[in-house]
Amino acid sequence: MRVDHYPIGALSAATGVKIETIRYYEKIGLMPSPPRNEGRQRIYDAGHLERLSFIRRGRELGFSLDQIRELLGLVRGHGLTCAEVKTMTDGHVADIRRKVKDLKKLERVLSELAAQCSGNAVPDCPILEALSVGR
Amino acid sequence: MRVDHYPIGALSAATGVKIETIRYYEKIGLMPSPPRNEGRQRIYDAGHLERLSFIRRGRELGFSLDQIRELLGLVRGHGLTCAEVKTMTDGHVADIRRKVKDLKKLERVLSELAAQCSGNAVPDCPILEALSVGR
DNA sequence: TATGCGACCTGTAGTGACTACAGCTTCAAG
DNA sequence: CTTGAAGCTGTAGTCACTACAGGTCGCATA
Repeated sequence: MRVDHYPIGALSAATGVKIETIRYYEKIGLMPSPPRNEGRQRIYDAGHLERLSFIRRGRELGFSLDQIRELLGLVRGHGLTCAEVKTMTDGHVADIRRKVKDLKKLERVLSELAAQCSGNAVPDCPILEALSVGR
Repeated sequence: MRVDHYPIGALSAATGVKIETIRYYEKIGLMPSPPRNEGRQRIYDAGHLERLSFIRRGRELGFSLDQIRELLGLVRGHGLTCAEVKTMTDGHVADIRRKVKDLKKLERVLSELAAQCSGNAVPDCPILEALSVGR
């Protein structure tokens, strides 16, 4: 048997989610409003801890809060969970691949420009020229 | 000799930057307030076109508006342009590399999870389990 | 018991880089 | 002269927080 009721600071420490962020999640309805003690301070239990950990790990995997809301609905809900979750994940992976591709292209362009850069005080800078000239 | 004065819509079409965005750039001081005609509408010239194109290409290369502000200062300014620009660019490339690394890691984790996913209606979903189970 | 201090509270505003909208005025073509 | 497109201002919304001001509460120590 655990004590299983902690204030917001303990929940924050246990999950690594900042206090303000926890209150923000409550405000936008992602976390339920917990009961309060006599002094109107929030008291959380293990269920809250679990849910908040889920949210945090989802964020670490790059899901948006809306996607996490959806995932939470699937967990608690009743439905074709695995198929739906797979669809969401596949879309998410496709997003990530697109981003990586764009960023690598960017990196290539910038590296090439920087390589042409003499690093001395001459005002002819290939990077600024690339930004300023045509197209 | 060019006509060299166009309203905001023409500037928008010429640069590919949306009208609202141009006004936003003016509000935050990134673009100068252009002269107005009798009817209080903005009239731009080739200088504005050039500056806005610079901003746009900078954004395409992933610079923040603050970084672009700095770059614009260097262009007009007087200083060790090439060296400073190279430093900024190198830092920017390092940022991009970090992002790419993180995203690829994410992609790998998600792909592995999705691969374990049967896609059928069974409620045991490896992705949800990965999110729900401890660390 | 007093007091002090850290933890907690609410509410608001700021971040970055826009986007959207309401409700006007102005311009240009027919 | 009318109509419709283009322009205007100002405000609010987006996303996911973060920061701050100005209070209240809980607990340990003197």
